Amino acid sequence: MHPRQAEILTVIRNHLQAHGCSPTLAEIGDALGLEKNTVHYHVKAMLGAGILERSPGWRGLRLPQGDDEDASTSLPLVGRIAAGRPIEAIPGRDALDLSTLLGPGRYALQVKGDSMIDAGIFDGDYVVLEHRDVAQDGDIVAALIDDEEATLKRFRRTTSGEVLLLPENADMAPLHYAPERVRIQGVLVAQLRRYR
Amino acid sequence: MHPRQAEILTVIRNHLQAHGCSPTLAEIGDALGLEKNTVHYHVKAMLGAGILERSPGWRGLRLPQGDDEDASTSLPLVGRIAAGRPIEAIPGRDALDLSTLLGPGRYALQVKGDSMIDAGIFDGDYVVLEHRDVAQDGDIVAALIDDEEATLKRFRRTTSGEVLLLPENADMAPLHYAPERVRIQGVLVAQLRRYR
DNA sequence: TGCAAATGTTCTATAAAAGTTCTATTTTTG
DNA sequence: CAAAAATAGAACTTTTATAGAACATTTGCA
Repeated sequence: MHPRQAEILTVIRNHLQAHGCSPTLAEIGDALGLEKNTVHYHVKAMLGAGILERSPGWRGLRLPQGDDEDASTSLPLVGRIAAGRPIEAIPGRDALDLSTLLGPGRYALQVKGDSMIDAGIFDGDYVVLEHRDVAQDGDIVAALIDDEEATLKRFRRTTSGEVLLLPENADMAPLHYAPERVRIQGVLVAQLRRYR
Repeated sequence: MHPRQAEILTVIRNHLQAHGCSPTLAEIGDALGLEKNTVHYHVKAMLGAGILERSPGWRGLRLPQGDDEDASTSLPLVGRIAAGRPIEAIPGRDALDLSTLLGPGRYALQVKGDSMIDAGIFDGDYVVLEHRDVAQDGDIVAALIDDEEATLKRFRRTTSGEVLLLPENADMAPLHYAPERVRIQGVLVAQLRRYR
């Protein structure tokens, strides 16, 4: 497939995800800096090649079945947003794929307490973890202490071989443990907060 | 869904939230600058498409609660994790369903800058937004100022009708604007940070 | 119950929007 | 350097949204 066609396909896919209908030729053109007839030139070719399908009427472009495997776990990634600047597109990146959070050994926990607020992990947030029994220095881990207490902390190993579990909260003190008292239950993969 | 239909849906949603009943066709028309028959034209199509439902009588429009559950977008939700306590199960809740983040009108942005760090939204985080053009007091919104600058801020309306955009960062000052200078682009649905 | 007001529905004509075709020009490619 | 492809601009056709008016229905109230 030609690069332009791939770009057009991306625009269509995003628009379908974001608005539930295909964009118009002019809208595709706006997104890519092209005239609508130029878009039509490509779309026509893509319709002929079976890369695209269409229903009659406006906004009738469709993706052939199978194109959209992981669309059900993806969000259109429009760009970056910042203070004082327009939203800027992220080159080469057009979707936020939630399926990458999934996989064998992945599980979720809801966070209780404020021990990680300085790391931006708040009470009530969800964290996605990957099951592991070893951790690297600096990882945020779910750890079980003395087979009794579970906690989410930043993991560090001292030169003397001790395990340090660091809360990310200025009001709380680091915890020292002998390695055999600490069982890693998983390492942090992602953090999610729902607002509505 | 066509853009006009999305607008109508937004008006209905807002009215339901504000008044507890659906708006009349004329009220929807007033909100969008359309005649009631034009609204009816769209509403009829939306009823046929299942985007809307209705009870007999006036103000009978309802939003269908079609929440598709897809197991492939879910993570096992093991429980809560806290400092000093074992992981405790969450009663009646056994999955973190990521598909609830998806849907028409939802899109993602990557955050740039530190204006929302006190709300736990960091540079590089992803935010999921729902496209709306009105916001409620206290919502975190993506707003376009003077059709030029896009920004993620907490939204508030002063008693004098001015719009306040509040950074969640002690080092930054609130921004005051006349309402017509601010265009809401979406309201915050979720925040996601990836660690690996 | 019967009436008036409010709301919802249907009809038609028209303006606007979207898609298509044509040709000329620019850019790319072998 | 020539051929092919991509693009822009304009003209054109088709589709759709919209307004305006008329008509039908529901609701509230006397």
